[in-house]
Amino acid sequence: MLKCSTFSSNKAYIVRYFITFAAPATFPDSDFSDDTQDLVIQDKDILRKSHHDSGTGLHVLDLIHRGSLEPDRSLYNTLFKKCTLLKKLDEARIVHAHINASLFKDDLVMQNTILNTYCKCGSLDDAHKLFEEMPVKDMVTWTALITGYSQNDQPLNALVLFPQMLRLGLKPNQFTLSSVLKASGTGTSDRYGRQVHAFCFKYGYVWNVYVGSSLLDMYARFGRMDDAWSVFDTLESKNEVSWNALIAGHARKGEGEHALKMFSGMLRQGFEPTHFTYSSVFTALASMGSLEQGKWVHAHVIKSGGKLVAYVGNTLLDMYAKSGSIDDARKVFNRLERRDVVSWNSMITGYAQHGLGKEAVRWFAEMLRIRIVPNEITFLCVLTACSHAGLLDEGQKCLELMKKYSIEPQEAHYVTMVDLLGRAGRLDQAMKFIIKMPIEPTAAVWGALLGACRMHKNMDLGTYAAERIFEFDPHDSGPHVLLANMYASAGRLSDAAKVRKMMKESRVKKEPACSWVETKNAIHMFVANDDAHPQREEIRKVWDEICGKIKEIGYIPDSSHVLFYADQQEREAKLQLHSEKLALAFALMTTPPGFTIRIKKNIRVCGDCHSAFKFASKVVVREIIVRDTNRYHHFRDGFCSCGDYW
DNA sequence: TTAGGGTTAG
Repeated sequence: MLKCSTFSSNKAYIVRYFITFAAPATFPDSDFSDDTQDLVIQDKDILRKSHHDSGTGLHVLDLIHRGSLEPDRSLYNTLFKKCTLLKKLDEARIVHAHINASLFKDDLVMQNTILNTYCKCGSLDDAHKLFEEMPVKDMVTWTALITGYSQNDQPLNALVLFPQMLRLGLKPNQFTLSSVLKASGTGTSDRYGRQVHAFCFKYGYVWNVYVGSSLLDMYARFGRMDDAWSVFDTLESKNEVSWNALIAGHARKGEGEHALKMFSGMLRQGFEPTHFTYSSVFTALASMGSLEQGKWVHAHVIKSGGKLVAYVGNTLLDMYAKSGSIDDARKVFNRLERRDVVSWNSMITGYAQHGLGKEAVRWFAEMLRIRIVPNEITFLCVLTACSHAGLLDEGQKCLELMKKYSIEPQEAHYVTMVDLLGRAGRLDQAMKFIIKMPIEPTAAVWGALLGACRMHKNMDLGTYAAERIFEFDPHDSGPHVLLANMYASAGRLSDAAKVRKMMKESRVKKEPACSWVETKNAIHMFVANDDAHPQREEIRKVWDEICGKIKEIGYIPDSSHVLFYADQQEREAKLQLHSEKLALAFALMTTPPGFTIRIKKNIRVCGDCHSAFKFASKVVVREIIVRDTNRYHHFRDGFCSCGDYW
């Protein structure tokens, strides 16, 4: 009873050749005894039982060819499942060749399965070739290919196929729409996605949890959290994915508190957080720099028995590093199940941001020693570390090393290199570097030079750099403030006034400075000259006391950091009301002695505050950690971890 | 037979 597929002799040869090549363990002829029926059943069982084995079980094709096994749909499906699971493209091709020589050659469902397998194995070329060859295609065929493109970083191809499918009169289902929405979440505009949203309405899928989650994720990726929320609220039922998409959206936007609130809401409603949830929540916490809340969520992971797998572990260590605890970050690193390039980059960045440049370079060397291949981000992290620590030689070597790894330096690498040279006082060298570099200098490159000129009080080059920046964007407040500061700190107050006038005339708005401080489980925000805080009198009194004490040990207020008041006395008074000083005073009032104070600022920490905090850390005998947009400052016993190099 | 969510820098 041989129910073997019909082969043409030529095709049989090809298939056998492939099988032998890929799966040499063929069965001897003597295995085909009289009790063939028993063998058939037995081998099918072996195939099914071995579903999770490392092999794909291709030897059964040999059995089919020899006639001892009857090919059926479920057998081929099992083989394709294994190919998908193990990402075995070559073996999927062999099974495909075998099917082409069988009765299933023109079977639409089988062809859809093959197409899907090619997509899952990452070969969109094979999938597209089969798609073109298929005489009949149904909605599943189109959906499988659209999904393939969407899942394999080719969203445009997916978006081109969708209208073609519609033009043929095929109606999309929830699978199609979810994939199209995923593809629509890329690019610069949500226009396509909004049109797909209309289709979801038309076909009645907006309430479907799969389509709805993709839809809200699409909006969240474009930062349209209100629209994302509207979709979330209208979902008939929610699941972990819907929650995760919304949490990730808030995390991406840097809206840490929203993300954390969502996480609490998810727990309250009885949903189990997944790896995706924790990754997003730690990303959110990292942006908040909130150590206490970070520890709370970490405890959740431990309690749920979650292992520190790639994404979760990396985001967790990044959270600790960004929240000011590099020691905890290192502990997490040591406990990671697998350390990849992101784990190493995060640690290097952590050390760089904490002013431990030499340590960052040491970790980079160790990473190379154990043959972890660095990527462009690694080099940027190392260059930043060198820049923050004044490690000029190491930085130059790092840039050279990029060639060895065939990584072309990008704008960010050049900016950091200019920053490194400039901070080290090599302003001429930095200028020569800009002229020689293979890309056109951008506003960011000139910005780095301007920052260095301000630091080293080089008015002429600084003015030149500022003029170049204004050519790119005359309304950018950053360079205006830097330029005015540069003039003010050199005593050229009339020039500083000219810049202020220019800003006013061009309607350049300076971003208001804000500081946040975390006390136990609450976060308090302060703005400069804060008059609205209910404890403003007490806060000012505390700062006045500290100010008096630090003046006794050498603090000299530097009012060049106050631009908008002409009168010297008024400038000095405003200087003492900077948001970070108010935040520090408040933290001292509300936290127990010895408690580390953690302050976050939305712009670069002011030079006078930096000086005041160094003295204050000695007077109040506290560790003060300030995280600004550039880096961390650990103030302890009169010194800052940045070594005044920031 | 076809579906959705997560990391490092600047």
